[in-house]
Amino acid sequence: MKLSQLAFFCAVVEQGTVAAAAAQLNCVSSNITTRVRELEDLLGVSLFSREKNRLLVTPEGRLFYQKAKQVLAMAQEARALFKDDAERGVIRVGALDVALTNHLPERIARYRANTPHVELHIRPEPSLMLEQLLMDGELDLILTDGPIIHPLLVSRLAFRERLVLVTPKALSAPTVDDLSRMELYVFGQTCHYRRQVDGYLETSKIKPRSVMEIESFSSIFACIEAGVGFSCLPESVVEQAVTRHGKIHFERTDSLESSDIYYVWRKNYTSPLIHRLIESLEQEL
Amino acid sequence: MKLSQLAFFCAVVEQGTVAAAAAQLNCVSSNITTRVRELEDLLGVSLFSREKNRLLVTPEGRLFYQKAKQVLAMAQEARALFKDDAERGVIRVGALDVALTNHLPERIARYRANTPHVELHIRPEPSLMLEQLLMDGELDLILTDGPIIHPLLVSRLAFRERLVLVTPKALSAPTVDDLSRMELYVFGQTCHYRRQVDGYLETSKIKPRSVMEIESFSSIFACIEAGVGFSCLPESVVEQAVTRHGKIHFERTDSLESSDIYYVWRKNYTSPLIHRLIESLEQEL
DNA sequence: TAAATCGTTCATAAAAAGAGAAGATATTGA
DNA sequence: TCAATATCTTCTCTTTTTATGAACGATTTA
Repeated sequence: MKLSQLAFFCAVVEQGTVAAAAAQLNCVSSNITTRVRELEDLLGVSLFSREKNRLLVTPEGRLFYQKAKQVLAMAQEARALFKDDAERGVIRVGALDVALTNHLPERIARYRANTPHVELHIRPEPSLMLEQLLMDGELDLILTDGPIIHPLLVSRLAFRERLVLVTPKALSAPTVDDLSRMELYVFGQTCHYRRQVDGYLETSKIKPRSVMEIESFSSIFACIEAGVGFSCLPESVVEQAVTRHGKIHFERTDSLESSDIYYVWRKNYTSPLIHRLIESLEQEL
Repeated sequence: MKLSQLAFFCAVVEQGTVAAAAAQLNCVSSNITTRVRELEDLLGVSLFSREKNRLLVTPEGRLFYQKAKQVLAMAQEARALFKDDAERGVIRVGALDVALTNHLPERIARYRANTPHVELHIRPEPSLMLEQLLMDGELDLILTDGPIIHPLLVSRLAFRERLVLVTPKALSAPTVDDLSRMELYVFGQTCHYRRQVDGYLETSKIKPRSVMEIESFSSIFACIEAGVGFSCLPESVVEQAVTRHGKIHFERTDSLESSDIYYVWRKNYTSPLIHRLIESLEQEL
């Protein structure tokens, strides 16, 4: 079945005659006769009743006309999707939880307000998964710790971020021995921060009593407040948390490298939507 | 824009590669490449980002995919409309008010119950209009007084019907003089019955004091009950009405010819739906 | 009655779709 | 590392589809 067949058929129904339809569609009437016949053969029903030298729509034809018009209208919508200069598309963004929680919400809201016809699909993932999904083409843009050096990818600094040491307030200047007597709370096994924390522990010769994996920032803070554990967390998260959790203390440590968040996307990506999205996200609030 | 282009595009999106899409659609991959390119040129956007030897859907392509799938699904619905053996169509029926009111309702309900996929459009019209609409192809079937003798039309008796003289009960055996002192109520100007009534008045030498046109049976009955007027109405209507209006009286009159209702439709109508509809309506309740 | 209109058929021309080979690049496997 | 395989694309050529225009029969209009 072809859209042109449907258009021919609808024109005949609307105009009443083949000749008028031919005039409307700038073609010859024999063409219309043939195409409508094809359509009837395809469907197995008579769409018109031929009587003398005129066409009368059959009940079947009337029903088919309703559907045909819907199909044509929807095809027209598809055809016209990109005719105006509005940005339209579906962008898939992946981001580290810390980026999603602390840096992105207001910026995404602003982008959505300025670009209402672009659908954003946003999913939180650990950094290894993000890179994998970006390479597979499942994601258009990721916000992850970087930069990622790869011939196909581009990285650009998004947000400065570093891990800080978070301890109970009662223990304002913890020594290595203090920390070694405590529990360590880490976010997730596949999270990139884990590697940095491990490096820090090794450098500082801290051997925590035990390691607990907790996939929730607020749970980690609650545990630290309880007084028997510590953690290494992104500074932006901690800054927000100290207002709600009074009994925690944090400090920067040189042994914990900076761990900035980068935009990463494909180098040879033709669509301009990605770049506009990045430009929008980069603007100060 | 062609449905085949949309199908090619969607196959590539779903399969991920041109080669896989070609295998699915039983064609050669160069063909797909070309058709997708055409589509991109037509829309003015890149649907895929070409990187190395693979295709990645762009944000625009993702959006277009959603629409394209809808178009294809709806086209498929249209294609499959008549694939089963259920009767489907839109039948337009016109009928005299008397037929619609007294004879048709239960039969139409029964037909609808047996044939749920046939849409019925039913409109009441006076007989001249009915014939006109049937000839114009605006109606598939009419129920009107007949038979209509016409080379293109077929008539078949539907319901026996005749006009009866309806008078106030107080005047059980009205004379010509009685009636000539009264008002006459007639249904509508364009109604076929009007001619019969005029013929009756002339034959019987009745000259009513005045003629009122009232387009409502129940209003006519109310006026007759008031005692100063009479009317000539279809027997089936009157029979129903006497139960509700006690103060009216009716009698058959030879001067009022029978006025039966006929099915009338086009002789050369190929669609079987009309005939099935008539068969259904003809069955006894 | 003559002229115009209508839908259809047919032969033919134009356009589109498809096939298949060849090329450039990238991935896989030995 | 190097050949083998797989990717998409470009090109030419063939087939298929679509459109044209004239002719025809039938009907309607003037």
